[in-house]
Amino acid sequence: MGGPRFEPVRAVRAYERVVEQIEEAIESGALSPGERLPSERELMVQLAVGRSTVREALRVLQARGLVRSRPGDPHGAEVLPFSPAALHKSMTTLARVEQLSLGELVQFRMVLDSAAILLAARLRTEEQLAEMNKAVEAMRAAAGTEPGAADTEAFGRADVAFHDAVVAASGNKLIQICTDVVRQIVLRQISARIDAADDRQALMRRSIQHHEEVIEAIRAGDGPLAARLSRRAMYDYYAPYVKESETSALRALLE
Amino acid sequence: MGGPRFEPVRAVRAYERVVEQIEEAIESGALSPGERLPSERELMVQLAVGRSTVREALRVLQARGLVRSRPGDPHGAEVLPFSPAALHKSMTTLARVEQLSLGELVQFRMVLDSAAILLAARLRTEEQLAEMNKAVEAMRAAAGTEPGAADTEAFGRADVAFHDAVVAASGNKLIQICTDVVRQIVLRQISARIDAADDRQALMRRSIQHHEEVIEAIRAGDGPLAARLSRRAMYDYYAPYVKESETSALRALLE
DNA sequence: TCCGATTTGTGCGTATGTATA
DNA sequence: CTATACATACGCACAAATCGG
Repeated sequence: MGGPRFEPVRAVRAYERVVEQIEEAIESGALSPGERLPSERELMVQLAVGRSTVREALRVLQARGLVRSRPGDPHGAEVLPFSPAALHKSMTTLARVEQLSLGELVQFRMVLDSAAILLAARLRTEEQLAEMNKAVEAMRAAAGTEPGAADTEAFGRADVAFHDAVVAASGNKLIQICTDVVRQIVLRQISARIDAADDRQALMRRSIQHHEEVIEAIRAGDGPLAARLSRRAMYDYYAPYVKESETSALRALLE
Repeated sequence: MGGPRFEPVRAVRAYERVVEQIEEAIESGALSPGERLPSERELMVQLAVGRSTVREALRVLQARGLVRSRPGDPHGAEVLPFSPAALHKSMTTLARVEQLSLGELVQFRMVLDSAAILLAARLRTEEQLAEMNKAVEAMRAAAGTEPGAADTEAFGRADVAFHDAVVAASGNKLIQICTDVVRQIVLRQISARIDAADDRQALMRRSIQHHEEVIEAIRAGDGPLAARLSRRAMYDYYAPYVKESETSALRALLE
């Protein structure tokens, strides 16, 4: 015991070395978004590997969202600004193969969103508070006053804008990206059912009221209250779509 | 307005179609972990594409952690059980290119971990509570009684076991995976500094005491208290490594 | 134990369509 | 509009690795 612990030597493929080199260059900042990689033939020469090896490496980097290459582009592959697309992809895969339930996803959002709101109540600036108010204003406009005049799509966009303003105020980019990713996954699962609801406009009005209450708590600096309100609002909004057996786990977050 | 909405036709590459087909087969469950894909040459025939195309597709699937192929394996690529490796990879990339600070990462863990503990206090079984106790027992053993007899590695493993038991009791796999991924990223950033601390054993003792308090609160079913204690414990443990300017955002989570 | 069939890893040449100067 | 350079895709060849008999 305590002797040297040997690990099996994994045969590292040529294309992996290529991936590592380019990845390191990008993540270290030696290559910035917008800059171009050498052409495939040039890389082939510089790295002393075959064309297929270069191409397989570029595919992997493309799958990770780090570069993009287009046919005929004389400048070579383009280094992309970071996008959570790869994160989104792996979470979506996770949701499918691990059979993540809607309840788990909503629970995750309740946790992260309310945390963001708790932080936002402490750290927000006046400008950010104005952003939130503007978003709720847009929600009101989208919900309309005449029956049947609701613009579901605009309402959704305004809702996203509100949450973006909140997570921006929270100052935590990781929370921002994760809530965004999970929100999209949840919406993909139930957007059809939401669109089909015949009391959409009533749902919107309730949602707007909840948002107004949350904003008021944020304005007053009462983070715990704002967080509690937001969890309640999300529960009310999503619980109808969650399996009966899972709602108790959601309610556990409501105190 | 309201006319047919045309979308730009994205030139979809051959290898992408291949990726989509195989991905769909795996995520839908038509192919289960352990099963094999046809060999590259067989796929080439079935899909009516060249071998390079098949290979590029397999690389992408491999990068996403869905399959693994080894040279010479006569059975073709193996379908893998889900692993959060791809998620881990994209979060690590995120942390590097977006320059996620240690403060943000720790804050994220405080949020998710305390949520898991809040849920665990409500939902845990006696077996899971016993698991947690066992883990803390292992932490005590690793910390040792004699000065200088601490086994840092064993302590870390026991700590992980504790948190695994907690998130398992919370019943939310998404929280489990995310906390696990972020924990590894945080550790990678500061493990050297933790190892170098000359008061390691004292830190371990405090950590053990915190864990005992959390377990007691979980046993008593007081979720909010357990969550508060865990946030405090994590703050105490990691705050020394977080930049001065960021600790206030962390303290915002302590009430 | 060894050997041979099969497969993957890799390199290279070619044809084709495309984007840019 | 043309020329050039490029990515895409195909197919073959060879080496190395794996597995079954």
